[in-house]
Amino acid sequence: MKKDARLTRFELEIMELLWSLGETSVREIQETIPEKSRPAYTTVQTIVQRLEQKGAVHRTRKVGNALMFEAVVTRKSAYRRLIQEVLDLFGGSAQPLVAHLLESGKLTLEDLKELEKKEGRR
Amino acid sequence: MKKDARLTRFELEIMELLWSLGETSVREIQETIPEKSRPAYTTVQTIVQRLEQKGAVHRTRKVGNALMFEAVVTRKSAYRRLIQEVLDLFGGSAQPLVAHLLESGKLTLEDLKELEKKEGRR
DNA sequence: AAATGCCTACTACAGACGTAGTTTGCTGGA
DNA sequence: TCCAGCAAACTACGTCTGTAGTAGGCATTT
Repeated sequence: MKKDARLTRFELEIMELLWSLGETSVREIQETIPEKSRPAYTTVQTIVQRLEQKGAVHRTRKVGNALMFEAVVTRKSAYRRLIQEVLDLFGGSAQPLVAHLLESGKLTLEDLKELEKKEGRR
Repeated sequence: MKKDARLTRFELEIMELLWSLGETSVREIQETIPEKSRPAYTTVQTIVQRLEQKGAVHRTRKVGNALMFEAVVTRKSAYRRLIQEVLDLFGGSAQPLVAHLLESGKLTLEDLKELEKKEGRR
């Protein structure tokens, strides 16, 4: 029931699917994962259960004998938390992080221009 | 001996100190951590040992009965790895990440302009 | 030399994580 | 109505993390 608990890498991956699929079942989540890296059904089930305990997901209803789940936490808030943690490691400011992205080529000047334009429009 | 192993949150914090202090001892690292959150000496010691096993740090010499350590991995490469992981969660592209930073006010248009200027100069 | 103090090396341990097997129960079709 | 099949719930377990205690060694001070 902890609100806003820390989510692990794998839990975030499952959340990602929850966010894009909307209300869905464990089976569907599992089958949406590419075969190469698809874990056992029960593994996904366990993760969903843990997400439920953390309050990131909740049951909506039962379809046949399968439970349906839905994300409670929004993508945005989960990302906010994640980013904050990374920023803390970068001394609390986002500038060095972006500088790093530019330096390593993960981000181009064009990307920046584009983002700037969008941001200016907000 | 694993090269480029994943570092945990706490390990990264210790690395941060290693990077800024340069060659140093466990004692010094421990005492550099603010009292409020300062763990026991042996805790720091354990982390340094694990960092050693992961090949992120190595012993340089002995001063009195204390070992001196030094970072092997660079800050930049550790951050690169960290960022890559976050980017993977963001669909592999950095744009959404930066967009998120802008949206949440972690980054301003001025920051962008500044970064752009610097980047243009490289 | 004996005691004191600091450091290393070893050991411990609970809780989180990733991963999955087993048991039990519901459900739709034969 | 009875069973095959799927899902839920429970259980398991090795590894990783954060956290630290303890035993033993070396050096400095009496």
